[in-house]
Amino acid sequence: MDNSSFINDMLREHGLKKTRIRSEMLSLFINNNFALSASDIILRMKAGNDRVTIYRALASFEENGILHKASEDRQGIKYAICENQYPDKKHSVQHAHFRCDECQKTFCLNDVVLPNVKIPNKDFSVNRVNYTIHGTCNECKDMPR
Amino acid sequence: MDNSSFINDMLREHGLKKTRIRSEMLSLFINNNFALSASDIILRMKAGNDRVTIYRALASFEENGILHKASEDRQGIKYAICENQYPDKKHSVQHAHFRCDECQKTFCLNDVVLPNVKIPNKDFSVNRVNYTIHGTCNECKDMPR
DNA sequence: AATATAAACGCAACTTTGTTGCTTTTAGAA
DNA sequence: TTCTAAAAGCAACAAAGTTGCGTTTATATT
Repeated sequence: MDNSSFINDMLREHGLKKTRIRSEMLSLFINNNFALSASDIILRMKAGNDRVTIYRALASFEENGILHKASEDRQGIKYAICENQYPDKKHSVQHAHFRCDECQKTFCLNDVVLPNVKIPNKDFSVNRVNYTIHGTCNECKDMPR
Repeated sequence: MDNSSFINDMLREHGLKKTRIRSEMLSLFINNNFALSASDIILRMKAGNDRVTIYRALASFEENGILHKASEDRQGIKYAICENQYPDKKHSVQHAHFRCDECQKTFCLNDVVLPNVKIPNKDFSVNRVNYTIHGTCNECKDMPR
């Protein structure tokens, strides 16, 4: 589907320039319900785009609150679009993520409220919480291994 | 302090050979209350040890249940010693971790019970949970930035 | 429409983390 | 003492990400 006007707004809103690469990147995030790494993006875009450009765009999108880090491991950092980008959805600042161990996809569980956990607060001051649930997603569950 | 007999037992128990490198590695884990990556280990051991040897030892220790992955990100995989190594402590299979954003150290919160969260189980089947609390550790809190 | 400029792009080079294949050394059992 | 699997060492490679620097371009302003 065509989200071009939506994407244009999103870029303009943050004072970012509308370029082919950045528009294509954002439409990837909009059209997928799972998080994407730089390599995921390169894989899905037509070839010939410099990796550096993708990395810098991701950094810029994160700084501007368009994307957030959904998962981070040795395979790379996966980003997802922030829910507050959609005018009709509230932003879940701290939400859980689900990571499928089969396909390595990471999904945002925007509706899952993060439980508050007591930790020895004389030793640590808490900043944020990363709650990632690992398992198998529905698609892989039905797949012959 | 000297843990050599403890370390010897630990290695023998798993049918692993007692070598200089592996003993030194284990004593690092015992004498630090935070998780260590391959690079952390190399930094703390006297130079001249092959990185590959460290990586393979870490893998072997994890397979044998001596170490577990405490955190994993772009900076590397950090391992911590499993609590059930100590005869007088029970093993907390699923425990939370604390990661200091200043010094990048990861601590095992063995006493923090993992909160159980409801997720749409028609979409996902849960396997395990990663609960990592980010913030500032006590040491860095008192440090002038 | 022309122009100025900051943002974005592209290229080369580099770093860090980790892996694989293969050979040599060695701990510890027989 | 001998034997052997485990551990160590070396070379080469790969993936993810970063930095510096010069070029191009979107867009605001004239």
